[in-house]
Amino acid sequence: MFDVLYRLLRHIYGADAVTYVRNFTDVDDKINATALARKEAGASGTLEELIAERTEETIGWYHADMDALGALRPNQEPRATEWIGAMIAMIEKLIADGHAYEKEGHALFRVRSYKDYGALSGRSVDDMIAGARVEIAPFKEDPMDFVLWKPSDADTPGWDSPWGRGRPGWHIECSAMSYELLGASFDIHGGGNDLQFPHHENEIAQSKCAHPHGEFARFWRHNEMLQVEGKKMSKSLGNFFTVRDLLDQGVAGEVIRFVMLSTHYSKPMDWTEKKRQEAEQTLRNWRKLLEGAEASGADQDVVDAIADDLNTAGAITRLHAMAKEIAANPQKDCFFEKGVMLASTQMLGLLLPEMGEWVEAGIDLSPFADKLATLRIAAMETKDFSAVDALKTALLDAGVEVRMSKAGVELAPSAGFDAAKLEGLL
RNA sequence: GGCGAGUUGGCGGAGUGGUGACGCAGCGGAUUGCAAAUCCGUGUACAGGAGUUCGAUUCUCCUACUCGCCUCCA
Repeated sequence: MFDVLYRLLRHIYGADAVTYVRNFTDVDDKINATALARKEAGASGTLEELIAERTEETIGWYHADMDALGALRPNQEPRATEWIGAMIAMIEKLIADGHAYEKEGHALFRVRSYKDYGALSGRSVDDMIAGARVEIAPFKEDPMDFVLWKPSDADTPGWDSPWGRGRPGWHIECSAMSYELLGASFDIHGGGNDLQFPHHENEIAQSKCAHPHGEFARFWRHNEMLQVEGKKMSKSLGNFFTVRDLLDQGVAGEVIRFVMLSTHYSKPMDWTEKKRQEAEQTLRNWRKLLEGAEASGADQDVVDAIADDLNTAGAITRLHAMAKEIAANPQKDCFFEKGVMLASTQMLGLLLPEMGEWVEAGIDLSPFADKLATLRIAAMETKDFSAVDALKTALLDAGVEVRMSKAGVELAPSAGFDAAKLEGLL
């Protein structure tokens, strides 16, 4: 979703006019735990080095997945550990201005000092306290106050600060890094709706209090969560999987992207096998239809749909209509129309040349087509079609689309194509 | 318990205060050796209730259900 937004903004304002920043949180308990486990297992290097190593690995995986999905890289990808100084400076300013306080080695944000706290997520501090079910840390002045800085023990990475050796709380990194890289005001902040509260709420409070004249993020977009076959993804249900798992199963990144874009980002997206198949078939059809086309200018209706709060499903509808128009004129080459459609799909990050290998069968089907044609010609004479039908059935079973007409035999891989099943058919 | 989001035809999924999107599947027909693909035709869905309105799927309120967040961590 955010990749489509990025592509849209680049399309409208020009590639140079858009700055896209996405941070990596490498002050992270899971990374720390892995690094610590490796150290205890005898890995060489300091804990800090092992953490950096683990971070590198994680980022590498992440990049590989995002690349496979056809997502453009952001202009900058700052890491929390590289901006600790900026975070400390911001916390100091917050304390100096009375928006935060130190207590028992922690620095805490004073939520009551920011009057609009809760505005983004539509909550009020009083309501939240009223409904709270959880124990409150004793050193908090107010139950909703959150940690800016917390102490580290010997097994946890830490940095020296005015409040002792410790590490930043989760929220401060985004405020500090966005200020350093984008300034006190920037246009759009995105994220999953699971982050809206408390993370984004806290970011706003910190940033607005530290930089009262800035606007922080002018617009917020939150995307809904993913589901699987109608259920939420969870390890206990056994339906937890990652983009990497899908890719490893042979689901193309382009197919994953299509499924994601077929639902509006603000609604829960349900990943199902059926959607995967439909997406695969649609993309195959489009790729075939636009074979040899050269991308020109994107269709205005498609751009308008995307610009209308990223109505990607609406854009896809328009693409279906374009495909239909082109297909309805088989006698024309529709060079112009194909170019427009191709450019339009590419606005969505689909049908990019580098994402198309998956539609290739990986095997030359023409020997099968020849054999089927030969059998068929013979069968036309004898009126005994059993051999033809047997081969046809086997091909269909292997996921090959079989088209026989007066003009000849045509084979094409379709959804569920399985080259292994073709063995022994010749 | 608090807060938020969602509920559209068989399935998926847009959208709109008033002429039944779109995709897939289905059904009928053309075509085909049979199919497939293609083409033509075909479907009165907007969770329930109340209200506002000349008119609501679209606005308001209530109810039900689903999901998320509300502790650590990110």
